[in-house]
Amino acid sequence: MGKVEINKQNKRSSLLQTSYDLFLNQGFAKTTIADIAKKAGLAKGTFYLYFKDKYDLRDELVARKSAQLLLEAQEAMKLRPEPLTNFEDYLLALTDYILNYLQRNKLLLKFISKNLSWGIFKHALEKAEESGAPESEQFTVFYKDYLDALQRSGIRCAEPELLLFTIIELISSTGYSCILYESPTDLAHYLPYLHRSIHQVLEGFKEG
Amino acid sequence: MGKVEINKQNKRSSLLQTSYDLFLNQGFAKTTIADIAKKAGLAKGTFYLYFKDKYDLRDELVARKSAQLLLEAQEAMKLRPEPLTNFEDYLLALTDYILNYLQRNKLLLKFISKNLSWGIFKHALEKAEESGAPESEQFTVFYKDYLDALQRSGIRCAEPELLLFTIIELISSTGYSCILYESPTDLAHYLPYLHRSIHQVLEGFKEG
Amino acid sequence: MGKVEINKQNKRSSLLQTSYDLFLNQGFAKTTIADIAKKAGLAKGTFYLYFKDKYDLRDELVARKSAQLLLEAQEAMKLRPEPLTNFEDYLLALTDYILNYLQRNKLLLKFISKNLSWGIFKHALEKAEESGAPESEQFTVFYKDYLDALQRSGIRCAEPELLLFTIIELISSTGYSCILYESPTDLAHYLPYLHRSIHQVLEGFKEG
Amino acid sequence: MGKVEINKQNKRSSLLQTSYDLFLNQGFAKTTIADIAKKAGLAKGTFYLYFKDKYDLRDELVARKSAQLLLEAQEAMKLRPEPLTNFEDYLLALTDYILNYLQRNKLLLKFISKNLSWGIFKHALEKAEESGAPESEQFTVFYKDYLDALQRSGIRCAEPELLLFTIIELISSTGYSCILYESPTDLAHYLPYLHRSIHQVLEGFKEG
DNA sequence: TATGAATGAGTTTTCATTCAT
DNA sequence: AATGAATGAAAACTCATTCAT
Repeated sequence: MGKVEINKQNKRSSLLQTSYDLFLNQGFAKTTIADIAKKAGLAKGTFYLYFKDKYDLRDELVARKSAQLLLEAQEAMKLRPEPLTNFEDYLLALTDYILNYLQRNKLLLKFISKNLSWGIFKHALEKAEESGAPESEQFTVFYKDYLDALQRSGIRCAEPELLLFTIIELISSTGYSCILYESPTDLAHYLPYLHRSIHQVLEGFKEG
Repeated sequence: MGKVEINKQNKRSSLLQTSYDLFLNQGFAKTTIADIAKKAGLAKGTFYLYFKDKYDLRDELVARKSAQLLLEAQEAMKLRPEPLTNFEDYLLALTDYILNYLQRNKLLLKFISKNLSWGIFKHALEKAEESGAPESEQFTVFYKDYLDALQRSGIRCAEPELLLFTIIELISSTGYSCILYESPTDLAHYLPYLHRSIHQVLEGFKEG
Repeated sequence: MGKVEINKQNKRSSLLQTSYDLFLNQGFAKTTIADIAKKAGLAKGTFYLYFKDKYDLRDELVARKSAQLLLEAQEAMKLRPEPLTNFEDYLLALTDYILNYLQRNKLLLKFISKNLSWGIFKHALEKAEESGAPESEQFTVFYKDYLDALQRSGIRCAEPELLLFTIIELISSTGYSCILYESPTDLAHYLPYLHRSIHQVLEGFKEG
Repeated sequence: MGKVEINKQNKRSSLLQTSYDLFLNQGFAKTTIADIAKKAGLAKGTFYLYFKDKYDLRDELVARKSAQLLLEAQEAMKLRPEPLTNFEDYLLALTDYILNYLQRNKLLLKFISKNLSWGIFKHALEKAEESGAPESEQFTVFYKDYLDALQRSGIRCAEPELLLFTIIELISSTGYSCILYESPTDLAHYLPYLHRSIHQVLEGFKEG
């Protein structure tokens, strides 16, 4: 990769990082391309060499940050002193990590809002694989680890993808309400019920 | 209610209906107040006599349409030839009705998208109660009927609101993905797993 | 016509007059809408209440000024001490008036350039008739007078419109070259040949 | 001419051909230098090694294509089975060839539109002669042949250039209106009158 | 109450041209 | 000679909101 190519990657990263900060702090709608370019130290026109428009940038960012969060949660599981051999424990710990993170990063939660969903991933995966972007790999790694954990636990489950899908949707949509609106209750009060629901959903997906 | 008052209500309704059509068909961002006023046959300035701004209008619409859908689903349950005495059957039939409706009204699904959530309701309820708007009542009626059905079934459940919350979030967020993105799979394939998950969640909320 | 309506007409006129000045003096391409609005003492957005864009404005202007010139030339014929009873004399005097005018207003010549043509008129006529704009009337008046002059002269001509078309095209396109480029020669040198050509064309259109 | 020199000529030709296609198909204003360079398979910066700017390129193109058309028309005359000894027949056949060509190539007509005029030729001739470009020669050949035809016919005419000028302006400006706008009538209807007018103009230029 | 003309800041987007490689 | 990333001025156009009528 030549000097020029490295330079381009740097600028692209710079635009992503900069816009992420701005989107979180002043909102997507209120952030202009001029803002982004200026803060990234680039000319306005340069923006358009890297992204089609603001929406293009946002979509990539949402997918990136979501995948990052999932992977980070999983890495945290691996670093625990006592490894989680029980699959349910693994799922619940993952849940707690994610919700805890979002509780501390409400702006992120608001930004990726309910976009932490399957459709976005699939779409982002396809796009990212073409351009060799890292978020593709991040999600792939996460998913592989998830399957590994499932297998190690000895649980038989015909549809592991649908299980994961169900749980992630459950976590993100209830988390959104409880954390940002404290409605119908706050996260602390809801968490036991969420744990129980995840447990039950898992049971429902088990076979044999 | 005098003639003048009726006239005002008509204009308000006209703005709501008109903007709903426009939001669905050309998207919220691409709909201008000029568009709405023009289509409603009113002057631009008149808009501001009824709503603070576009966002104000949108929030009311999302709450209205969501409450309407829930109530409509419930009314449909009542009109069934054989009444649903079993609470789980009631929940699943409600689910099917809602998803079926959203499947046929993808634009509505996209619009209320993931806004069919508790926080919005709570907020809208408070606002609507002040002004005596009907969507408040609609949701209240729905919720009362839901509690009735629960009680009639003899199920003991300490947190019926959290149960409803969990199930509605589950339905709407997975429905969104499956219907609009057919990801991770289409609704027809996912539905058995959703039914089973709802069954399990209900079990998890039962007491005693 | 109410106060408001008069006000609107004034603003429209102001934009037309202002833009005409700017187009002539700094060229069409170099004139921005901001320039026009500013000079007309209006806000930029106001421009768009009156014209679709710069091109819309230009087309109206070209048709207007062309029709004006033709009509003015004809009025000048009427004001002559000795009226032109001979049709050929009338045509040649008209020609001289127009070319003389364009010679003194090279910027106008450049602006309406070779647009002093039939297609533009027809199109402008249709548009103007709809909106009741004056340039429609101007050309109609001119054409009626032209037919009158032809009739009075006793000349029989089956296709007076094609005759006029041929002559106007001849005048405007050769005038353009001779006046602006002095190529193949200047207007003074070319004029006798133009006169003779018009004479000949007229002869060619005569019948019987 | 060395390999390098040939290579340069190829690139120049490529830019000319490419931009010609683009100007015709998407219009001059909507064609960017980036478009041209990309389609020619060259880098944007390379464009500037061959042309000053877009206008420079256009002017050369207009002169080239116009000269080409005239010469091609004349060559067609020469290839006829029975040669045109009568000068008027020659002129009318030339006219028909040109108009027929333009009728089938409306985009070309629109592009060179009313630029098929003397001023442009003169200017292009001077410029082309300096750089030894071929369009200079093309027009010179055409003009020489025109004079030959005139002489062979035995017609005495003091101003053959003004005659040619008058006829070409007449053809191109009326052709423009009739072909592109069908106004005041279509070409088929106008052609007899144009023929007659050319005949008359020729008569007017004859001497003695 | 209702109107709709006017505003003008704000935003996106384009593109000719430069220049380091 | 050739490249193409970067520039940033320039322009078009939008639209929520106001306010005189």
